[in-house]
Amino acid sequence: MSNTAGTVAAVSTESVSRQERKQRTRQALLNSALELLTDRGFASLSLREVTKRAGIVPTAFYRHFGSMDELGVALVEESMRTLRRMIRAARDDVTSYAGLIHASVAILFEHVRAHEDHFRFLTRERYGGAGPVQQAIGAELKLFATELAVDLARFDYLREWTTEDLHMMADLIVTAMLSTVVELIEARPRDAETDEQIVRTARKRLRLIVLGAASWRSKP
Amino acid sequence: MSNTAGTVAAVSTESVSRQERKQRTRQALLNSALELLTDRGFASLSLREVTKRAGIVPTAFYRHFGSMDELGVALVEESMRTLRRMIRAARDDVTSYAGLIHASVAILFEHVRAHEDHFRFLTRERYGGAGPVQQAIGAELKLFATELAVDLARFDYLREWTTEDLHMMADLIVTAMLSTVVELIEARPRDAETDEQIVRTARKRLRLIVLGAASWRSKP
DNA sequence: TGTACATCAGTGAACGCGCGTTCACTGATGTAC
DNA sequence: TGTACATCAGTGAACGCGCGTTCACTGATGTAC
Repeated sequence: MSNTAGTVAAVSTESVSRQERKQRTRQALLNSALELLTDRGFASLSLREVTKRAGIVPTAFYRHFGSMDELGVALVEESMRTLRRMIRAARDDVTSYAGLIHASVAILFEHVRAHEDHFRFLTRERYGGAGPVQQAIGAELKLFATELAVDLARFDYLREWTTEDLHMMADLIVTAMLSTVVELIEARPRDAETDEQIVRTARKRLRLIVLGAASWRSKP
Repeated sequence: MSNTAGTVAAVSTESVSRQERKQRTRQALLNSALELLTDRGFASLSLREVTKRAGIVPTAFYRHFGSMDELGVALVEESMRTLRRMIRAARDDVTSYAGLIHASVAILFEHVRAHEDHFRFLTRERYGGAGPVQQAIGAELKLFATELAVDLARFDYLREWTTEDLHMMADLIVTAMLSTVVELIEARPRDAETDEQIVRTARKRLRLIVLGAASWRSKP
């Protein structure tokens, strides 16, 4: 088991400011927590475990966070930054109808594989209870679905949809995408073939939704 | 806070067999765990908490389960029995195309409201990590999606779909339904209006999927 | 540039607590005769 | 039906352990003059 990635870098010859050192320790705490979260849920992490892995003494934890819940919320923020970077990439890349689904799924795939820890954290903790972490994830994802609804409204054939219907479609897309994320993360065995299968299913799901939208007529 | 529902019934005049008494204590343990799970995740429950609430001493726990994980798997089985009862009700009730979506969503709504604890447990723990509980839920839900795919194959216009595409559609339906379950359970405020809104969205989601399926042509 | 003092991230001892698990036990229920 | 013994769900004391949190501290970094 690797135990080094999360620890504070060994003292090198370079001299850094106190502020910079503090920032590094904080990041080491976040990374240590993410590493421990590979096999377990956030609620089962202990403050002592996390500090041990980060290479500091338990009491020093309080120089960075008031509680484990506060660290959890910081993890949500960090993970959502990754997710937003993905959305931005998708928005910049996708300009026309044609290939929209292929491109979106490809970008999802790349970003999930590049930041599995963040996506694992978000999808695992999303429904895990009623704590501050779940609240934070729920609030961010809701915001995110709303943004997607606004994006959808720009498409010609969705122009006359009601806000409610746009939200409904956006939620369905977010839900479908998140279940693809879960499949990618839990994929067993992890080979190109399995990946291809998951990606193909993801595209099909989106195609089914888009086809449904094309023949949609809102009921009064 | 109610603390009685999970406890073993006070000794009444009726005389019951040793076997029957044991069964009741076992059920009290399961009920106590479900009650504690209202606000928290399974991983955060302790054996001592559960036995305390059930009205027995911690060591007596081992007369019923080898570990908390074993109790968790028993909870999955109990909850899946509830879910299967719902599916059976839906199958018996729905015989034709017309009103299929309305009827299905109505049955979902009734069953979720009647057994919130079981549905809360399943949806919350589903993605909670890699423990025996998640394994058990994952396996059961996969089985369930496969059954639904078989059901779908009976519909005329889906007759010529590939197995892969039927599975894709079944997964999408299960995912959409489970996210409706989460919405019903987390609904705030809990009034008729909110319920109606959730149910209406659930129907729309299904309608979108069914419309998509109607214009689906599998790519080679 | 040199000195005196302030700041503060990280240390280490100590605390009381709830945890899972062991063990020998009790006493009501069940069974054999 | 009555007696002697077996079964076993539940008890209660005890254990060692990791937990979150407190506190006074150290010593390197930063700042004022």
